[in-house]
Amino acid sequence: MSLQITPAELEIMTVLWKHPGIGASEVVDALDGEQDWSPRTVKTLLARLVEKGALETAAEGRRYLYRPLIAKRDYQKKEAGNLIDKLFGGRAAPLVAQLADARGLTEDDIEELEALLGRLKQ
Amino acid sequence: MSLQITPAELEIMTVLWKHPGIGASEVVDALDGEQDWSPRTVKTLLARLVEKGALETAAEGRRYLYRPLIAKRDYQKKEAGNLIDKLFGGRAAPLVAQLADARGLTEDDIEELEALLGRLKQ
DNA sequence: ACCTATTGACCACATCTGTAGTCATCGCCT
DNA sequence: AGGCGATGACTACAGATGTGGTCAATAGGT
Repeated sequence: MSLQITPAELEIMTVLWKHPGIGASEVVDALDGEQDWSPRTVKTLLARLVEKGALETAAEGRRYLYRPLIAKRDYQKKEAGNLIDKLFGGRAAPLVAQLADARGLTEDDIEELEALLGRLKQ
Repeated sequence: MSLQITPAELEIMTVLWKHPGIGASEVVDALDGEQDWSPRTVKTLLARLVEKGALETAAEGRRYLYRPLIAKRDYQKKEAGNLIDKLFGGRAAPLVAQLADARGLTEDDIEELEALLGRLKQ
């Protein structure tokens, strides 16, 4: 079950992960400023996501409310794993090193990571 | 300059990052076992990468030698940044947390990361 | 009760991707 | 010297993707 979500579709998913159970026009509104898509385009993407099983619909009167069927967490996990396998030889450390280099981790990031590593060590 | 590299093309780039300056048939050989592509397919992907400016060619007698024009490191950086921006709200720490959860960091990973964090702290 | 705006269903279409075939050429082996 | 096999140029084509249009039903305001 590959559940291939394209970049454009991911925008939609992101909105729905944040506000599950909204209708098409609210998605359009939430996207305003982010993406400049016609409502038609958003509708098509929603339909494709439903077709792919990434969203479910619940009829509410004359319209549908959309809700994600895949957890953001699971998708993040999958994508992070993909990236590591494809580009970093399956090792996590080089990725983090790249990140540090690319965008500079903040103090908070570093602290958070240290705490995380501390927990992992047990 | 987005330089969009598709998954199939990335396989080719990976080979050429490892062995820069080889010809098409060596790429085919290197891919053997990894991907089961006809030599035609590999040739097409090489041509597309040249067209995109991701590879350069140097004539060697009757054939071309291919060499990456974009550094693996730069590409890794870009992709890692993309992933973080698209899925992790621009923060690196949650990504690492995901990774730990998804595939379990090894002892070595953890040590490597700690060392990395140590260096970053100065 | 009617008109208008919203909504969903269906359709369109150019481009990108994955996968590969044909053809002409050129250099090497016999 | 001639044929063969490797190589590059060009072509093909189905499915995915981004982007959006048409049309009919319908619900809500006046």
